[in-house]
Amino acid sequence: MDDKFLKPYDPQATEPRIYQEWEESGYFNPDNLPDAEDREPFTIVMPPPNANGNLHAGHALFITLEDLFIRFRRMQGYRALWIPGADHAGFETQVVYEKKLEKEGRSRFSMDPKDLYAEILAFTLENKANMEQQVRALGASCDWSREKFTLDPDIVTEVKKTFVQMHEDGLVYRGKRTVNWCPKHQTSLSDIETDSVEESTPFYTFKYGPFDIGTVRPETKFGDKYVVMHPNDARYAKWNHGDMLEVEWINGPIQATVIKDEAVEMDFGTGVMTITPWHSQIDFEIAKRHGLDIEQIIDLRGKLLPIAGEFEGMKIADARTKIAEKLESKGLLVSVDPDYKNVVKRCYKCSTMIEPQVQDQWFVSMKPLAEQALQAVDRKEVRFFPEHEEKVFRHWLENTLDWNISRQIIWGINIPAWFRNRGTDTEEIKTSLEKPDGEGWVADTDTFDTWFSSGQWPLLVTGYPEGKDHAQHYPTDVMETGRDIIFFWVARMIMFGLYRTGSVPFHTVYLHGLVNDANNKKMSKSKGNVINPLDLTDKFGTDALRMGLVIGNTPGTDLALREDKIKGYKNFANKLWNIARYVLTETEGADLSAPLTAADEALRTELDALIKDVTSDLEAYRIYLAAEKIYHYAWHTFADVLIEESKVIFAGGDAAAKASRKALLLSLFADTLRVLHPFMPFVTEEIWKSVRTTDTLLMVEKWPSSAV
RNA sequence: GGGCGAUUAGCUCAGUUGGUUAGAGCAACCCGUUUACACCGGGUAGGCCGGGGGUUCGAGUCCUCCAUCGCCCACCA
Repeated sequence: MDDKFLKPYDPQATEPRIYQEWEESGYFNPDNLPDAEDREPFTIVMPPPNANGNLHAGHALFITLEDLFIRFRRMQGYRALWIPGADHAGFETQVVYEKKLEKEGRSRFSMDPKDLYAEILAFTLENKANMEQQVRALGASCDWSREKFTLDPDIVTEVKKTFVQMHEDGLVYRGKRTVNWCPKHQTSLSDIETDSVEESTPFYTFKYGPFDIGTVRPETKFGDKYVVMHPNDARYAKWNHGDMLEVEWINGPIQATVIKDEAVEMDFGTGVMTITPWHSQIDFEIAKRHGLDIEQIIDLRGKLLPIAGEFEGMKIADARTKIAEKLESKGLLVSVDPDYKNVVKRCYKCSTMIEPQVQDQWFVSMKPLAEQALQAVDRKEVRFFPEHEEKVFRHWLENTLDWNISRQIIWGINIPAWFRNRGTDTEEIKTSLEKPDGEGWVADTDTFDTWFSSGQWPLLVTGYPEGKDHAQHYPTDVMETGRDIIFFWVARMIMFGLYRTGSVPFHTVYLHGLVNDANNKKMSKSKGNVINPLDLTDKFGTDALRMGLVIGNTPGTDLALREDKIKGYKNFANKLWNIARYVLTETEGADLSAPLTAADEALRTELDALIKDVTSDLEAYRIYLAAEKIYHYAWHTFADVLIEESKVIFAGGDAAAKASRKALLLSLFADTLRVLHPFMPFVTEEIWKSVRTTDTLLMVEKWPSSAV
C-alpha cells in the first residue's frame, strides 16, 4: 500500500497535479483516444463563459454536469469532444467596463472609440485567462486545443457571412421601427433585454377638445395631433375618420385629426386616446397604418426637445407633474387616478426606464426562422430535459416579434453594412464583408447583439462549413445550459443552425435551474449572498462541490447551495480514501483470478445490477439518481456491509473464502471507482493509481458493462 | 392579462412516468472508540405526500376544482 493513504485525503494538494496529468495525457482531445477513428462521436459545445469576471456558482454547475456527461461517454467508448469557449459578451462586458470607468471618474462618451475598444479587449483577455484557470480547477475535461473565443477572426468572418446571407434572403432588414432605447447606456436593446415591471403611477384624464383622453405619460403629449377611437364605438359615431378640429392643448391651440382604428379598446378608459408614435410601439403601428406624421418629442438622453416649448430640456420624470399641473391650470384636467397599475419596460442591466424611439436599425425577421425551429421540434429532432421546457420554448417562438440586432456600442462584432448618402433621399445600403466599390461608402458603426453571434456558436466552433469537426461532430449531442437563457440562446441556436446548416445544432437540450444561496434565495451582489464556487473547492475539494451540485438537483429545478451538504461529500471523498487503504492493505499480493465463492458471486452480481441501473440513469439524464445510487453503494454497502463482513472472513480459517473475498474486493472496488469517476474525477483518479494493474488513467478506462 | 412550475420528515430534496410497510442527505436523540475511516460505526424518533372531489382492484403518482408560493411572458393608452 502507498504511504499516501496513511494521511487523510488532501484535495488541495491532489487536484492540480491530477488535472495536469490529464491535460498532458492529451485525452481531452478525442483524436488522441485509443482507436479514435473507430469511435462514435459524442459532442458537447460548452456555453462560453463571459470573459468579464470570475466564474459563479451557475458556471460550476454547468461545468460539473457537462464534464460528467463527457467523462461518462468517453469511458463508454465514444469519441468524446467537449469544445470550450469564451464569450466577449458584448453589451454585458461593456456594462461591466463602464462601471469600472465610472469608478475611475471616466466615461465612455468622452473616449476615443479605438482607445475604448483596446481597453476593453485587454480587460477581456485578462479575464479570459483567469476564467480558463477556474474552469480547469473545476475539473473540466474539455479539449483546450479547440478552444474558441467569440472574437476569433474566423468566427467573426462567419458571423458576418450569416448576416449578409440573411440580408440577401430577406431575413434581415433595415427598418425605421420602434426600438427599446436605454437612455443611460445609449443603445437599443432587444425585447428580451428589457424587464417588464409593474408600477403604480397616476393615470390622468385630460380634456382634448370634445374628448376626454387618458394617459400615464403627459410628458409625451406635445405632439399629439391625432385622436383615435374604435370605428364601432357608438359613442363617437358622429365623428368620422379624418375629421379635423381645433383643440386647446398644452402650449396653445393645435389642429387635431380624428382617426378610427381597431387597436383602441372601447371599454378601456373613455375609449379615446391621442397617440405619440415616436415613443410608443402601439401608436407607431397605428400611425403606420394610416400614414400619419411621426415626430420626436424626447431626445436620446431622455430630455424634452424644442417642441415642448417652455419645458424644453427638462428630464421626463421632472416634466411629468409640471405638465399635468399646467393642463390643470388651463382647466383641461378631468381626473387623476393616483394609483393606476401600469407595466413599464426597464433596461435589464441598469433598470433605467426604456424610452421607445423610432430609429433606422437592423432587424431579423423572426417568423420564418421560428417556423423552422418549431417544425424541427415537432419532428422530435430536439428533445428537452425537463420535458415541460418544450412548452415554454414553443410559446416563445410562436409569439416572438422581429429582433433588433444592432447595438450602438463599441464592444462587439461590427455589422458589415455600408452606407452612401446616409440620411438623404438617395441613401444606399449594402451588406458585404468588404467595403463596396465606388466612392463615398461609409461603414456602419453599430455592432451585433452578442446573441446574434453566440446564437451561431455550435456551427461556428465546429468550423462550418468546411471544418473536419463540422463533418464529424455536428449536429452535437447535448446542449446543457441555464433555463434562464432558453430564449436568448437555445432558441436562437436552433434557428441559426437550421438556417445555415439545415440541421438542428443539437439533439438534446438539458436545462439546469438557478443555483441559489443556502436559503434558496437568488444570489446577487446587492444582497451580498454570492457564493464563489472556487472558495468551496478550496475548502472542501472540487469533487465534493461537484457531488453537492449534482445530487438532489433535477433538471430545471433551482438548487440551494449549502455548505453542510458539500461538507458531507468531502467526508465521502475521504471515505473512499479509507476504503482504499483497507482494500489495498488486505489484498496485497492477492490472486485476482481466484474463484469466487457462491456468496461472493452474488455480491458481484449485485454490483453488476447496480451498474446497469446507474448506466441507464445516466443515459436518461437522471444524474441526481445515478449519483445517489453509487454514493449509497460505496458507503453503505461496500464500506458498511462488505468490509465489515470481510474482517470476519479474513480472521477465519477458510483459505478459499479468503482468496475469493480478496479478488472480489478488488474487482468491486475497481468498478466502483470507474462508475464514480465522472462524478468525482479527482479522488477516484488518485486512488486508481494504486489500484490499477496497468498504467492507464481512470479517465480513459472502460466503463464497466455488466453481464446482467 | 397569458403561460409554466412547485406544495412529501425540522431543513434541502428524491420518488425513473399507478403496484408490497413513502426514501436520501443534513439536523435531532440514544449507544459505541484494541482503528480502514470520529471527515467513524450501530441504533431511535420523525410524514392524514397543501385541501376538496373524481377515475381505478389499487393514487404521493392520473383527471378536476380550490388555496398558497415561485418563475417566465405581455404593444390597454
